[in-house]
Amino acid sequence: MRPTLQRQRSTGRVTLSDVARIAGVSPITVSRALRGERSVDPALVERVNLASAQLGYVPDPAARALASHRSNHVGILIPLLSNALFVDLLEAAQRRLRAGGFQTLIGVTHYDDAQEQQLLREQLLHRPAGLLITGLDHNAATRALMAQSQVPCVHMMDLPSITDANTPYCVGFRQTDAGAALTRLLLAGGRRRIAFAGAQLDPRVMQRLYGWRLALQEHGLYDPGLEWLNPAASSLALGGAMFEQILRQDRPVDAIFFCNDDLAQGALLAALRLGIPVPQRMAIAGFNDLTGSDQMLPTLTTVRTPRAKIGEAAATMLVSLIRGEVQTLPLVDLGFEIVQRDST
Amino acid sequence: MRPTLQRQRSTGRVTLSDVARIAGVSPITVSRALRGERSVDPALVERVNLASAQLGYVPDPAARALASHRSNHVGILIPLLSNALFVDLLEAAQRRLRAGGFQTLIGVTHYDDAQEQQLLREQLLHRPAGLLITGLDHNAATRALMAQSQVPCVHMMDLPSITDANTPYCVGFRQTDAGAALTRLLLAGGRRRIAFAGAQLDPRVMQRLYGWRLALQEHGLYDPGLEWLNPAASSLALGGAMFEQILRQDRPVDAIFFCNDDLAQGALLAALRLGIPVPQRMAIAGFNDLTGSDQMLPTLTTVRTPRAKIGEAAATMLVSLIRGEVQTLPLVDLGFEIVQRDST
DNA sequence: AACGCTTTGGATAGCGCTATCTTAGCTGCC
DNA sequence: GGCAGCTAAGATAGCGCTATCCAAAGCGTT
Repeated sequence: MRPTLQRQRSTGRVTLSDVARIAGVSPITVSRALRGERSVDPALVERVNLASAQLGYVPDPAARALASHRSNHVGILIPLLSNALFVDLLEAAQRRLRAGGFQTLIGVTHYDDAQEQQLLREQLLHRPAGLLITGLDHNAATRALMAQSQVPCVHMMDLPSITDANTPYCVGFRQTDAGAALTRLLLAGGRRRIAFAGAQLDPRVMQRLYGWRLALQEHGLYDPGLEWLNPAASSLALGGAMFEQILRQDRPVDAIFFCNDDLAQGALLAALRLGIPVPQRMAIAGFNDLTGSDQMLPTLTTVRTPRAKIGEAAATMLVSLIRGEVQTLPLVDLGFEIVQRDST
Repeated sequence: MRPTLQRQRSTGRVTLSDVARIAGVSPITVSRALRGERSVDPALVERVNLASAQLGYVPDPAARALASHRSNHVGILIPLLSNALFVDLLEAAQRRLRAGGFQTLIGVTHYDDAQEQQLLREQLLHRPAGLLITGLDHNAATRALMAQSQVPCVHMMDLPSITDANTPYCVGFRQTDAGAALTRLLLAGGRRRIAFAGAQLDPRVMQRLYGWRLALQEHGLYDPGLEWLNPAASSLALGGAMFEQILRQDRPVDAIFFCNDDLAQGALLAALRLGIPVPQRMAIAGFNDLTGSDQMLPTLTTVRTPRAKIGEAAATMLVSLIRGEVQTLPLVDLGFEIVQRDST
C-alpha cells in the first residue's frame, strides 16, 4: 500500500500546494487565480478562492519576492520626520499603499545626499514594487540608482518648471507661484519693505524665495538686503532669533515672509515678548499652515499646502504605475490656498 | 569537450555561489563565513571576504528570509505620527536598527485595537526578526499573535507596576511617578487647587492622572471635580478649549496640569488671549517637553521625557535579544526630569 | 480537412539562500 | 594503536513561490 498522505511540511505553514490539492488543480493555477495574472476559468477561480479561504492561506511575501524579483514593499524617502509637513505626507501615502496591499519602507534622509543614496540602496535590495521620493533634486548617483533599478517612482511636493518627454511622475504644487501669491497678498495690504526669512534652504524653500523675488520685482521693490537665509533647520527658536535679527538692522521692514510656519510662530512669540504689535508695526506670514498657526496670537497668515492630498495622490499614481495601468499625465498639480488671518 | 563555463545566471545578480567559486570554497562556507554563524577557518573567512568585496556581493534578503524563516525586518508599532513624542521614539529606534542591519516596518495604530492587530498581522507575514511596540496595554488577540509568532519583542514608554517571571522586556519610565513629581512641584509652589486636564486618555495619560491623584491625596487636597478628561486627540486647540472650560466653572483653580505639552501650549495662548496672567493667577504645567515649550510666553514648566533614549535603548535591547545575547534585566527605567520654567 | 492562431491548464525548473545531515580530519586516552 | 569525541567543510535538499515552456483544445479560414 502506497502512503496516502504527503509528507508533512516541516514548517506547518499552509502553502499554495495545499490550496491546490484541496481545490483539485495545479499549484500554478492557484497562483494565477489568486493574482489574476492570466485568464483562468471562473469556475476554477471560485474553487481556488474557496479552498484558500477554508485553509486560511496567506501568500509568503519572501517566496513571492524571490521567485518574481519583486516584493510588495514600497520605499518612501522623506527629508525629516521632525517637520509635520512630511509626517502628513507620509501618513497619507502609507494609508493608501496599505490599502493597495503594499508594505512601506521609510527612509529619513536628513537632507543629506549620501544618506539618501545609502537609504535608497538599502531599499532597493528589497526589490521594491515602487518608490515615493520627496522633491526633484537628487544627485547623479541617486538618479542612476533609480534608473538602473527600473522601479516605478513618483516624486512628491515639487513640480518641474519645464516638461519634456522625460518628465518624471510628480505630484505637488508650484512652490514659486505660492511664494509669489503670498507676497502679492502682503503687497496688496500696503506693505512695501517685505523681508524673506528662510531656513533649511532646501530646493522648495529656494523656490518660494524666487516667487517672493518675482513679486517684489514686479513692483520694483526688490532689495537683496531683504533676504535673510539661514541653512540651519527650521524651528520656533530660530524663527524668534531671525525676527530679532531683522529688527536690529538699520533699514526698517514692514513685513516678513517666513518660509515655514514654525519660524513664523517663533517670530510671533518673540514679537509678544518684545511688545511689538503684529500686524500694526510688522506683518508676519508663514508657509504650510501647520498645527497651531490658527491658535497663535495673532493668528498666522499662511499658505495651506495640500500635503495629505499629495501623499495620497502620489501613492495612488504609484499603485497604478505598478499595476501597469495607463497614466494620462505624469504631472499632477494640486495647488495651494492662501489663508489670510490676523497677522497681516 | 565539456563546457568550461557555468550557465550564466539569468538575472545577472552576483550570488553567493559566484563568491564561492572565486574564493574556491563551497557556497555554504561562504554563507557561514559572512554570517559568522559557525566557526570557519580564519584563512577561509579572509578569502571569502576578499572575493565578496571584489564581486560587490550583497545578500538577497528575500532569499535569506525564505530559507531561514527570518527576515531582517523589525516591526515598530506606534499610536500616532502626529505626536512629536512618537516621532522622536521612532527616529531614534530606526537609527539604531539600521546600524544593526535591520529594515523597519512602521505601523501606526491610531490607538485602535483592531488596527493594531491588523498591522501586527501584516508585519508578522514578513517574519520579522523583532518587534518594538508602544505601551503594555494590548488586547488578548494581539498578545496571542505576538506570543505565537515567537518573535522577540520590546515594549516602549511604559513599565509594568509589578514584575514577575513573565515580565516582558520594557524600556521606559514610571509615568505615575512623573505625574506625582510634577504635582508635588506645584504643591511646593503653594498651589492648592490643582486641576488635571487630560486628553486622548491612553494608558500613559491615565497613569499620570493616578500620580496626580496620589500627590494630592497625600496632602488631603484631592477633589474629583478637579479632573477634566476628554477622549479627543491632544492638540493646541483642545488645550485652549479645556482651559476656558476650567475657567468657567464655579470653584476656582490655581493650577492646571495638562497631560501633554500641546494642550498646555494651547492653554498658554488662550491665557494670553483672555488676559489671564500666568503664573500669577494660574500656574500651567505640561508633559513631555515638546518643541516650542521653551519658546512660549511664559515658558512652560513640564516633564522632560527621555523618548529618544527610550527608542535607542529599546532598539539596542531588541538587537541583542535577536542575536541571542544574554539579557541581564528585562526592565530599563530611564527616568524623567522636571523642567521648571516661568509658567509655574 | 488542413492550417494557423489564440486561449488555458500544467510540468518543469529555478529564484538565492540556509538547515541539516554527512564525512573527513584531528585530538586525547586508555 | 584503535576508538570515541570533537571540529570544520561540504553535499543535499529544500524554503514557497513564479517564469517559462509546452501541450491540448477551441475556432475561424481557405
